[in-house]
Amino acid sequence: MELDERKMKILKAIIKNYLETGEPVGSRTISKYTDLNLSSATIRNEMADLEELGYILQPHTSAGRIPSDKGYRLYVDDMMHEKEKELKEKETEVDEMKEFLIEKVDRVETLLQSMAKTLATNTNYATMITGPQIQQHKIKFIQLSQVDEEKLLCVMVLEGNIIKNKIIPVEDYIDSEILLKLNILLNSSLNGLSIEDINLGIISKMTMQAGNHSELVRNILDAVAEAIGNEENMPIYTSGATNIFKYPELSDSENASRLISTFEEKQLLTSLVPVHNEGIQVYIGDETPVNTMKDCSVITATYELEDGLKGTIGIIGPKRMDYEKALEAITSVKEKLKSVYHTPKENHVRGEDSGKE
Amino acid sequence: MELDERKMKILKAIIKNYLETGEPVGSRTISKYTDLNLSSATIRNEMADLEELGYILQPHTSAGRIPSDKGYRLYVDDMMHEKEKELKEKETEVDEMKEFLIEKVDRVETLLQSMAKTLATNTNYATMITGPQIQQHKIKFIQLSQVDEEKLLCVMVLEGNIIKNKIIPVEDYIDSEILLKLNILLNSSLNGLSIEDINLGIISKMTMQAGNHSELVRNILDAVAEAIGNEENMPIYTSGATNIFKYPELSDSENASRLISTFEEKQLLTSLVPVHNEGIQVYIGDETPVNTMKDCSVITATYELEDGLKGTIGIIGPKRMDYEKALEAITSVKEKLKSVYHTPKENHVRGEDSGKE
DNA sequence: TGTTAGCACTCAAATGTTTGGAGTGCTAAC
DNA sequence: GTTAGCACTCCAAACATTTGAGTGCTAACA
Repeated sequence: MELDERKMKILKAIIKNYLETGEPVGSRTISKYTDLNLSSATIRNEMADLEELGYILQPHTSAGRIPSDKGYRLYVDDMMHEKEKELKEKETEVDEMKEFLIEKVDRVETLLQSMAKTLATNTNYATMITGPQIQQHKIKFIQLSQVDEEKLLCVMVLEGNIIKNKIIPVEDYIDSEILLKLNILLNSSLNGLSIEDINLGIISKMTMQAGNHSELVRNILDAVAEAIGNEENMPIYTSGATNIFKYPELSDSENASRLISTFEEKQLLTSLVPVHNEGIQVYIGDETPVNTMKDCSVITATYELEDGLKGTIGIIGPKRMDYEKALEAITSVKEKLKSVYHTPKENHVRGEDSGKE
Repeated sequence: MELDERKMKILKAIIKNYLETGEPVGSRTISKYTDLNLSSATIRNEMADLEELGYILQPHTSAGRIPSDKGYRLYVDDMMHEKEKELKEKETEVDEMKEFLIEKVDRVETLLQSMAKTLATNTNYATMITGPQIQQHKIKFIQLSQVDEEKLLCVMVLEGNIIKNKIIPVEDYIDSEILLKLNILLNSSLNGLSIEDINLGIISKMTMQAGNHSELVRNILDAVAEAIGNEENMPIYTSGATNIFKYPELSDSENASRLISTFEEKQLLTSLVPVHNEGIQVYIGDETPVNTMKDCSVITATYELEDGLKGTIGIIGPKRMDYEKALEAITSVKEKLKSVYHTPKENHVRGEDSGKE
């Protein structure tokens, strides 16, 4: 059954009011709050219908109504439609978030961490941002060097200037000439490739060219794979976990403890990364992919950096979160990441010159 | 005024009992609990004295007594003495903590993080461990390489295999021969030095030798200094922040929020790092160096790795924490770190060989 | 037929009242 | 110096009472 326009208006009014106050809302409130000019009695009748349809519920007899998950869902879907329309009308939307501080950023990590923090501060919800997913990363540069008798250091620079390093144990010094050759071999074979591109053909070709160092090359490749291919190592930056204390329905010690633990063990948040990497998702209550967040709503968005790397932004708040504001905020971060990343400021060295004259 | 033996016994009994129950303890309890064979009335008299002396206090008239900070202090000091004696008697103390999992450790960071976690799990308090303080670190190896037209990558390996890297912007490709020379210059000049060792003499000598790349060398040195000398970058690993919910006196949302925020903003914990780097410290209530922990007790210990690098371990719990167990646990971690670090397992490459035949 | 006024009813939350018991301090006797 | 005994305090839990926001239903109205 479809909701007629009046029911829809009343439902929206109930939800809006509840979002603001956090208190169950009664018929009299709605009767004044809307411009429908209906008496509370009429509203009551409509509310009874809405309840029967499952959009709202009563915490107990003689209390007002609060939205059910189904109600929220309708509201959010509706809002998303509106947003889309708006977006098509306006060229771009105004960004009202206060400017990000992009000082002192010399690594993607730092940027993302500070983004998470700003987002949390602006929205008053908990936030998380994953690092860009490096499965998709291409190797830009590999450098092998001997640290001491027993250790090789393998440094990998990936697209997006993400730097990974691994120590590889060896049994003895390796002739520097050989090291040079290995470096050339590695770079000529692997540069520009992502983890999926490194197939068996390439591997066997490399081990062949390595001659009697084939075993070492194999070890290096293992190290490369582990360093860049390990999904579990996906860095996750979180912030504002303690914002949940601002919402009484989440801040009893049972809930708070569970939620904050989830943020402490960041890996538990990986399931928020959407499988089909696109768009903005709103999970309400039971819908959320993380068990510990059954009483929350979660908004996730996939961001895409200038060079195509993708990651996930998440906002976690109470079910009665200000969806509109949250969506705006997350969109804004998405936008920022799209452009900002292109020229990360390497401001740790001030000099104008750079070793060329 | 010194406490006579009987008062001492009673005080200890009060504290012990309070640690166990968390409830104010009354005279009758003590009268039975101890082997003093005194009536509750006598205990009451003594308790009145102890209260006047400031060792215990009443939450309200007609409640039992709880230890004051001063009382805890006496108790802890006393216990520490005992411990010392014990330690001198026994050769080494038995380590009853369940074995640490030192699998999958290929970096100090991972080890410390997992240590913090184990410590938290074992004690049921919040924990933190700082990374070794790298001011003291010596440079083991420096590698400069050109990533693309605009960027040099400078990788520094410090003692303890801590790896730091910095990107240095340049304006053009640098001749690979020059790069090699620079690498040799950097390594021959800086290897084995810590940040304090790099004085003006060395710097000017280096810039001289660099000839017309002196400006680049200066930039590199700046980068080195920032990478290894920046105290604010000291990594801090925390765990078990949510354990505070196990103690009602800390888990009201006011307190919990404040405490957990402190753990989220790890940098706020730096003040727990003792100035005079030695021994085990117990801070009770107001004594703690971190404002947000006024209602907690904090135990810190300085650990020292095989090669002399130092860092800090911290346990944060309620004032009525089990000091004895906590001290044992922290000592145990300290011991583990003393020896374990020496041979960090580089288990990410299984092969027996390593490029030498 | 949809809307509304009116009324009886419900129930959570706030407030007030009672009671029990753990604990104290003091005093007098041992 | 120690103890038994007693009057006193005061929190906490249990219970009772009040209040008011909100409901559902019915009957009357346009």
